[in-house]
Amino acid sequence: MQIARIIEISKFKDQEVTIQGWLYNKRSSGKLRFLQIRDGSGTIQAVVFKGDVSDPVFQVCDELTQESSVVVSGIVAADKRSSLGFELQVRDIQIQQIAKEYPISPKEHGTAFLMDHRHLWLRSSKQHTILKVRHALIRASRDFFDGQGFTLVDAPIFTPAACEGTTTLFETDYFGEKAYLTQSGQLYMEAAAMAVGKAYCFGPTFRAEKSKTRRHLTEFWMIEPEVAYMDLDGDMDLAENFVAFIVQRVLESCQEELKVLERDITILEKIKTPFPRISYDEAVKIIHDKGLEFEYGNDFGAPDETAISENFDTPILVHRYPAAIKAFYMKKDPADQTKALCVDMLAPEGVGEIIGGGQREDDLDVLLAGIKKHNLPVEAFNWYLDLRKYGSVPHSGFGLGIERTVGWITGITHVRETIPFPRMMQRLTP
RNA sequence: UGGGGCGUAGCAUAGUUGGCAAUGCGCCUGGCUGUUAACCAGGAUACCGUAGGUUCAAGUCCUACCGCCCCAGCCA
Repeated sequence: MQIARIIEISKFKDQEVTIQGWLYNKRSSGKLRFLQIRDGSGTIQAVVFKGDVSDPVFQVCDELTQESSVVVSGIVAADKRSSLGFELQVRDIQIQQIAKEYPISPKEHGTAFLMDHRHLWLRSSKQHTILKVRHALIRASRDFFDGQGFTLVDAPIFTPAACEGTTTLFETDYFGEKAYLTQSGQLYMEAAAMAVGKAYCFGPTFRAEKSKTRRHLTEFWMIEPEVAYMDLDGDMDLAENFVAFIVQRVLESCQEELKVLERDITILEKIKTPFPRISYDEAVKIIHDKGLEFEYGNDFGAPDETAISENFDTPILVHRYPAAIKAFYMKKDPADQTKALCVDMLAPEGVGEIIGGGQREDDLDVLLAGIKKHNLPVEAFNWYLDLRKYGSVPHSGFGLGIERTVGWITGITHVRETIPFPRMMQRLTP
């Protein structure tokens, strides 16, 4: 007997197959039993007619509880009444395990309850669909960089000091010394770029900020490319090509998923390069023209980002922020020393920042002065300064937050649903 | 860390001027040969977030505490 996955059930029309899965829901009608079986690839209705199976097999249907694991064999039959187009005419059922009373019923629940049962909630169609899109997006990201000659270089998780010094870090005891969980792989990618030319990393990053918004996690995943001999313009080219590529790939490979998530894909279909590029000064003008209160020189808040991005229906690149509000490693604009050669990508629909990056300071003395100005411990950055002693070159890169990007593409407004097991200020379990 | 909101059965909620704690889902029992979050009949299930207080009487009023949600700051 062939074992079939539901996603490719059409290949087995009129054949007898076995489905290995779980009971999602069931209904009954006299001598008929309707079992909704899911196997992780899809859901199919298995129809059990009393005349087609032995009495014990028919009785088993009434013992099955929600999420019981079952192996069901039957004939794959085309049926117009099925949303899948096919249903299974059951011949045999084997119980793997009868589930205890399942906490998540197919009705409404609150987010807190569902998050407490995140390990089970992942089985529900919407959540498992989001995971599929996340996977597609990660695979597209790797394909993009791999296809352009980048080398994947893994960055460490334990780090001796802050990368940026501005944000709060998680501190750990490292054999009697202090170590911190990384907040970015960037500094290590700069070293990697000097070794391989084009490097990227993909891994978890940690921020101990006490943020409780729908855009924040304490543990999130970033993909961070870094390229030697690339300036800010090249960085913006790379960023927009990358984002356009992954959106296109998700549109192609996740049509069903986006339908389940009820995502309006016409918005995503409009995404084409080049993206609008506006300077910080121009962005401030947009905010002021809309009558919002904003002090020139500050960083943008969430409402400011929304105001800027709602003028456009694709992501936009905002460049050259005031150097004073940016990290020490940002190179200053030769045309205006008060500005940094940095760029943020703001996604439309009020999603906000999904990319932050820019051109790095490549001059040893300027960088050293920056470290001191930010009151960072110079010793911890000696290895990083070496990169400016031994064949320093202009170089640029950026970091893209996976969860925010998945949220934007799927239309899920809270990042806690775009990562399998979110870590937030108020949540460490499951 | 500020501003706002919410804690009642396994889940989602209602609960009026303080007076026997209710409804839907899920669960259990039974019925139906085409159900689509099926339907019909019956049944079980509550330390009303915690601790005090006011009162003849508190889910309801008062005080403190705990937990959660939303928004903001910080950021990807």
